[in-house]
Amino acid sequence: MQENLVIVESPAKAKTISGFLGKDFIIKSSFGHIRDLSKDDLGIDLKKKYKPYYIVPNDKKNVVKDLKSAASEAHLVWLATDEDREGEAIAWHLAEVLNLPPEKIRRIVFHEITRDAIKHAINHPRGINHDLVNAQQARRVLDRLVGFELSPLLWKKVKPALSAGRVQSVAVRLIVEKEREINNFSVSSSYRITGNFIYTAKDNKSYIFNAEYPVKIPTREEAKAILEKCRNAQFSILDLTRKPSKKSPAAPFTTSTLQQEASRKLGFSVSQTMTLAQRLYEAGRITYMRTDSVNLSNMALAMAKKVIESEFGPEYSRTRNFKTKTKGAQEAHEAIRPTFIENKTIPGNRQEQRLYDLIWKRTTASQMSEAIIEKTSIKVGVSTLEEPFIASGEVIKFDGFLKLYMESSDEDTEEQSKGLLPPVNIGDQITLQSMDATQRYAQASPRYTEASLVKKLEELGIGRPSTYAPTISTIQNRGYAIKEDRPGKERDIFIFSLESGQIKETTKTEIYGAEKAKLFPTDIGMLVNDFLVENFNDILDFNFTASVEKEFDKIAEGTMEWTGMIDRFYPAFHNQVVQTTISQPKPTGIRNLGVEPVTGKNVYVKMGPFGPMLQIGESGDQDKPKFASLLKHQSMETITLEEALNLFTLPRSLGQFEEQDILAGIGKYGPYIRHKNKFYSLKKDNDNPLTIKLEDAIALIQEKREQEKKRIIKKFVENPDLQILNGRWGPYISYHKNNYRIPKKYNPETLSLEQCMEIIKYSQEKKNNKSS
DNA sequence: CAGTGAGCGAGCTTCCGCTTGACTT
Repeated sequence: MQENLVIVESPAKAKTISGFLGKDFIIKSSFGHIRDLSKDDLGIDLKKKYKPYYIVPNDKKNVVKDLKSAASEAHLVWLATDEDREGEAIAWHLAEVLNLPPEKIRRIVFHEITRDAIKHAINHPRGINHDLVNAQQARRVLDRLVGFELSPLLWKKVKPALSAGRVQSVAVRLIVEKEREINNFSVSSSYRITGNFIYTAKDNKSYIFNAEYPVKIPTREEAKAILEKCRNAQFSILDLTRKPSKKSPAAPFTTSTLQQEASRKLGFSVSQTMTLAQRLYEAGRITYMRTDSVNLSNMALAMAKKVIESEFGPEYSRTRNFKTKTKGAQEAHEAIRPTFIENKTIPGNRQEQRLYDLIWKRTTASQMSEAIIEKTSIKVGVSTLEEPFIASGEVIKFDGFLKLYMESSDEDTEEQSKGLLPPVNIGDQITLQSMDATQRYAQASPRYTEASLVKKLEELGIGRPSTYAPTISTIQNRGYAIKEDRPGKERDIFIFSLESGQIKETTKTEIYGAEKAKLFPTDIGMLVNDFLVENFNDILDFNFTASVEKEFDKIAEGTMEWTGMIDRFYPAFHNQVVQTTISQPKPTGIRNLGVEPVTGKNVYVKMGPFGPMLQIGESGDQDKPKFASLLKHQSMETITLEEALNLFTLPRSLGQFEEQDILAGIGKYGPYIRHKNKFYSLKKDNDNPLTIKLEDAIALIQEKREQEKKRIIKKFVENPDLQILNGRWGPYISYHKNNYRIPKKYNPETLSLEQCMEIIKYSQEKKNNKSS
């Protein structure tokens, strides 16, 4: 009989711990939660004080079976799940499902996977904290009630398979409101004036430095006037200040900050980062990657100190303990750090190595001394102006952690590298080399990237480390938001330059508003958001989660009863769902764009049954209204009357090719061109049926014909149903409308009919084995 | 495959948080 069974949540953790405990302990993993509310119905009995109905999901049946048999053979079962709400609930579910009597249970917790922490935990067992379990049940039941009542309402009012929830709906709201903020941003411009000055020192060495006029000049005329005034002015050093300053390293990574930095520095998507981190974790390279804690174990601190001292010298080491500032953090784990900080690099693929390097640098830098910086500022007086120009310089006196790592920022500020300023003295005369007044446009706030949205959600206390990546995927899968690049637009900027006493005016074009991998709301996303905000303002409120979290805390402390908390929320919420179902019409987002000049009829944009659409004329009228679809990048919110009327010119003829018309239009499957009754999809971003030229359309047709030729690799006279074709993912066999992949060992050009049949037979057998 | 622009209608969709693989497309 095995003396002790220890159950943890993660198999990788189980593996590590088994090295720390003796032969008397067998370690197993629960793979997270083992039970959940039934999926086929609400899973909550509303008549019995919200009694949850839990079931073991199919993919957990084997885990439970295995744990059951291990538990029955053990003398004691140590429930070592995480020390947070969810972990406590998993421990309780385990006790219930495994049918463990209280005297057979030991509940233990540890925040770090070190020998000492685990030994200490074993020596300090406790019982299951039922208050904490109840807080989790309240959280689970509330989320189920909200999600399973709001989603069906959307199926009824908007379209099937949509969803809503406490977390995802707020995430969508953030994206929608950001988009509107940008759309409503009024572009203003001003002039920034900078001068290059020449200072000649006593030894005749001369230096050039740049200084900026501290006032933004609103108009061209005023900007030019200032340059005029500087044309014959005298320049001198009015003031010189040196200020010491310090920079401190950022805290070690949490899930959220890792996702942000990997996005900014390495260009990884949130899910890509998590997949790579998972692999590093399973390989024992890093600590657990789903954490909200910035804490490092004492062992890690000691390791870091040793590495820093030998690598950079003792003056670079400074041991630090970081405190989390995150709302609702549960800190069941350590920060994300290398398991062994002495491993500066690890084996693995390029991506894994890059992520590891980032984690290694961030962790190590967090334990290094601060950088000491001297900031210098020079005021350049102008005899004809009241305000002096200002030059600022920065000199690093001691680099400290900057030797290794600097956190990047979301704003694309064009911080020019500030260097050393010349050794000037107050009163020195200097001369002007050149001066520019450059037009600058105010920037709208940047759209969210996946990672900056995670950051915002974390600030609001919404979502957990384990759900950031899935939430980001969900809102995209539901079609509420789309991640994409958008090309920028050009605009002119005016520049006045003063050089050798002459003022010249030039115009430059700059690109603005280009977006890369940013989140844009879709029309459906905006429509659903407005509908939810209007009817369920309390749940869509950015503080909803924070306020229910306060109540969960009270439940966890034992000062509030969980079903009572739910009962103060649910009846009113349910009533609101019922009222909305009855009294609210289907939202269409309809907007009148103006009138069609010819007929005088109204032009509308609205959400139709098959997506956003345009309509000329009224729905009830005798002569039916005309309809048209929107193009991919047009949105209901920003489309203009002119753009709308343009779309009614489709389908249009581009001209003739091989004595037949080529038509361009928008169909059920998006924009297309049509020739001799064959359709060719317009897939590229810059393909537009309104603007495409005849020669581009012909090129497209010929390209497609070329592809068609290459499509068929081989046909068999004996069996015309079977073909070897070239597809998007390489060669495959097509047979009776089914496709079969060709194993790599075969050459598709020389396959015989018999071999094809073998491949088909083999792959069908494989499929059958799997489904049984 | 490339109309459509509702309201007879089968049956389905959905939440958030814990965890890993098994999966094509």
